[in-house]
Amino acid sequence: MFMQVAFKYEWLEDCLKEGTRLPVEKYSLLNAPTSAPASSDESTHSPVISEDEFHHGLLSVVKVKRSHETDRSNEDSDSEEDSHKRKKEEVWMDVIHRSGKLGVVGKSGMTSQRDEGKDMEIQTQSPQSYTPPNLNKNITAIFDELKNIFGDALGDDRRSFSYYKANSVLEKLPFKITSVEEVKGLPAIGKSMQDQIAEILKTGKSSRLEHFKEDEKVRVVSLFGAVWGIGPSTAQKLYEKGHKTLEDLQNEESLTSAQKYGLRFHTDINKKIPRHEVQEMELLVKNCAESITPGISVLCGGSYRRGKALVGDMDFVVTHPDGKSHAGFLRKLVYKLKQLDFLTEDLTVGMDHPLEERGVDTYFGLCKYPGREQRHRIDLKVYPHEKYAFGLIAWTGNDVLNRRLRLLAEAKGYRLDDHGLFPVTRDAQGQRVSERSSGVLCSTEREVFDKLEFPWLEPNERNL
DNA sequence: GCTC
DNA sequence: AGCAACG
DNA sequence: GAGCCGCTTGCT
Repeated sequence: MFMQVAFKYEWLEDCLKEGTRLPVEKYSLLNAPTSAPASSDESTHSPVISEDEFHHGLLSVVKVKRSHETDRSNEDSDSEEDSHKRKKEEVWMDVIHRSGKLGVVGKSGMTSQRDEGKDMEIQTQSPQSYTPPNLNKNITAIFDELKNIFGDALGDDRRSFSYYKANSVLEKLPFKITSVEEVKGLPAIGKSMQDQIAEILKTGKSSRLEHFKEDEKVRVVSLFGAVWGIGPSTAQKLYEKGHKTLEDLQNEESLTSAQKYGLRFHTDINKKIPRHEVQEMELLVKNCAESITPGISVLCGGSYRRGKALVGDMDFVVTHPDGKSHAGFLRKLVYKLKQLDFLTEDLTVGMDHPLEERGVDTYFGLCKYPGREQRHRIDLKVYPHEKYAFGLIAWTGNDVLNRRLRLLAEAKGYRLDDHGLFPVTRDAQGQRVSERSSGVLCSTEREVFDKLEFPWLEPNERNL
């Protein structure tokens, strides 16, 4: 039993090494929960989506709980190092424990009936049951701004990701940091982060961030870069053209149509969507899909599937078990969802892959909750059935897990992406080559995890 | 930025 | 080819 | 000091 605990701990720490954290938070919420959503016309029943994975949820929770208790009952050695290590261990076990609790949440969407009982705390879907308190907002808020500056304005993705990873560790700590000593040795917290944390603890702010904030260029470019479709390069060009505000950009002809939509609905898009509303829109999409092609499978992935109380956008992953009816389906679905006045604007579209190509049709756009004008980001992806498991993993995320799985795959001689796991060989030049035709067959997510020998994670445990 |  | 996006 | 996901995908 102890072995299991140790293993789980080491593995988690290993994970955190690579990176961590949940999607960026933008703090404005303006939800006026209103009328019930319209379900699509004829069919009011919810199509049954087979999701074997969900059955294992509760089991996992219990297992984690037991491990946690075992861990704590096991402390009787008392060297300083041991106690130090044990303290950290408890920290991470607590993290796991909480993920476990979140575990039930993910399934609540599937069994939306019960609103009371022992799972009440979870069933109510109060933000707190999904989102750990984050006792170190004083630090993570600053790091988050730096993350955005490095990402949106400076185009330094690597450095941006480092702040992202540091935050993911810090926001999960079960205590409020009072001294740098407490973060030394934590994954993703190196010398520079320690120094900055020390400064924040001492002065309440970061001189680096303050410096950035005084710089008009950084401020403006960062603002532009936050618009959907505008990256660091374009943002900088727009600044050099003399633009200073988002209003200035409205008469900028050079913007692509997607960027124009991103601009027009910028504030809309940045608002988080309450989980229960996503659930309602999921039903709408499912019903619509079923009315077009019975037997079609529609699942809302992303942070929704990972159990978050508030989500930034919606990611729908679609397939058909018969292996052929998915072809051409996306166009029909989009058409009908527009008729229903649900889908509103297109951002990028890649559809109509011919059946024999076994390609993935994608749609990125905007939609609105029935009866409201407020826009949301929505993605639709249609997979041929044999690629579905890979698509589901990729579009459930989170991004850190995806990268980690891909790195692991590479280490084991494979190449992983959202439509397969492919053995890698080397050509004469030693270049990596993989035959897309000879991918490893996996029909469930679990088979992919197993193939990579990566410990199984419930969707709600994937918020690394 | 962090890690090996 | 460069840019931007997705998890 | 090198590597950091994807022989991503779509758009211009």
